[in-house]
Amino acid sequence: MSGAWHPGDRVPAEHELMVEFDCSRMTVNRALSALADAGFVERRRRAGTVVARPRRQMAAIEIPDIEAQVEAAGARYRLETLSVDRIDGAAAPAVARLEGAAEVLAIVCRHHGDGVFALEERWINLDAVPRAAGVDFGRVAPGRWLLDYVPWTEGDYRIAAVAADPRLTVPADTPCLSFERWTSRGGQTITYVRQVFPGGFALTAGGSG
Amino acid sequence: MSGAWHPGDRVPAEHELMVEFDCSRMTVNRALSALADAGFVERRRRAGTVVARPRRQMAAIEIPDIEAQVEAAGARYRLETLSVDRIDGAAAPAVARLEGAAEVLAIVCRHHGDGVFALEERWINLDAVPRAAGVDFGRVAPGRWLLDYVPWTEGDYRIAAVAADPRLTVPADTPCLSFERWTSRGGQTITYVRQVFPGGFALTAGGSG
DNA sequence: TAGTGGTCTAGACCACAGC
DNA sequence: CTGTGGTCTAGACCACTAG
Repeated sequence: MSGAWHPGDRVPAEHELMVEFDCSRMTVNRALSALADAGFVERRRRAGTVVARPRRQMAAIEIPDIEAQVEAAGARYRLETLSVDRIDGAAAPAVARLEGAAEVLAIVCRHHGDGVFALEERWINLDAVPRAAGVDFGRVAPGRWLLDYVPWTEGDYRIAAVAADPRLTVPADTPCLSFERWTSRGGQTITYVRQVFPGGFALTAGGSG
Repeated sequence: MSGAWHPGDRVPAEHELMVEFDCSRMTVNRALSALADAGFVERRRRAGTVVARPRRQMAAIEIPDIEAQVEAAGARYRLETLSVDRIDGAAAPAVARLEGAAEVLAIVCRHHGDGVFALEERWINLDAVPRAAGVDFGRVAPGRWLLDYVPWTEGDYRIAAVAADPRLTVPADTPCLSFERWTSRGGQTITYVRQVFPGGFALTAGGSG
């Protein structure tokens, strides 16, 4: 972190650090493995450990659900559900990647804080989450419900700037942030959501390189 | 990952798993610690290990530099540097958080791929990176140079949608993605950058919850 | 083929926090 | 007080790969 070691520099071998720090090889290995996981060094058998050449920037972002975002901004949250429909999987838009699903729940809602905070269009795979059919999404936001009740293992995200959607009731020339997310578990898509935020929001993140 | 264990469920203690899987406690501990680091379980002394209640969505995003993005899209990259100025730290915009710096390098450039890809405004703290004063930023993009030569330990990011900047030479009503980044090491701000992309770009990410 | 990291073991002592 | 996880040790065998 001080920058004293430069990318490509050789890090002493485990047995040398073991002597230098008077500890066992297991302890050295755990430390170096942690550095390797964090991307600070690269390790290869026989070749040894070298300071990593940062090739890309990595960051861990934390995505609070919308209700938490609104409340963090000091406003009171209100959900307005525009429609909830049970449709055939083939009727879902292709972008949702839900072609294989027999039944899909299609939800459109608005999140309000101090004004309209976000528009959300969501498709839930009822084959993967049958319980969702019995939930009153007029009262609980789909994102919150899924977060609480449906574990997931893979997520894909896409962030882009788009023009305002008329359903946001903001001036048509307001630049908006589009946040898309595909959530799946074991290769099966659980839900696809597209959220549109007027103006944007902050993603706090950390990282190193 | 199968969802068979629900949030709050108790995970067997290390000595039980040791018997079940016929391995040493160290091995069990490493597995459970990895699961805890990944956020799948929570561990507390005496209380034991339980399946975590996902409270928020976390994702690790990978941010390639612009040159790599352009080339990944199949276009040829070209850098156009509009201005490079050595200024007083006090003259940098407050948002750059560079008030303490004696000297700052202010750079404005355009990244071209198939058309204008991005506009970049960057401020580099010359107190922290004196070598930057000798670099020809008309030939090498500041982001690429910094990535190669300046290690960093903390990064903050902000993503928002904004109107088009005239310097992007795209229609004024084109929604654009603004990507801001503060990079620091040991509490000292190294660089602040604001990049504006017409339309947006994809951030591929992974995560679990 | 020898040097390096990857991983496991059996045992130990300790810190912490429910009971 | 006691059950739990946190961490360390000394030693071992193995996998990979650069020279």
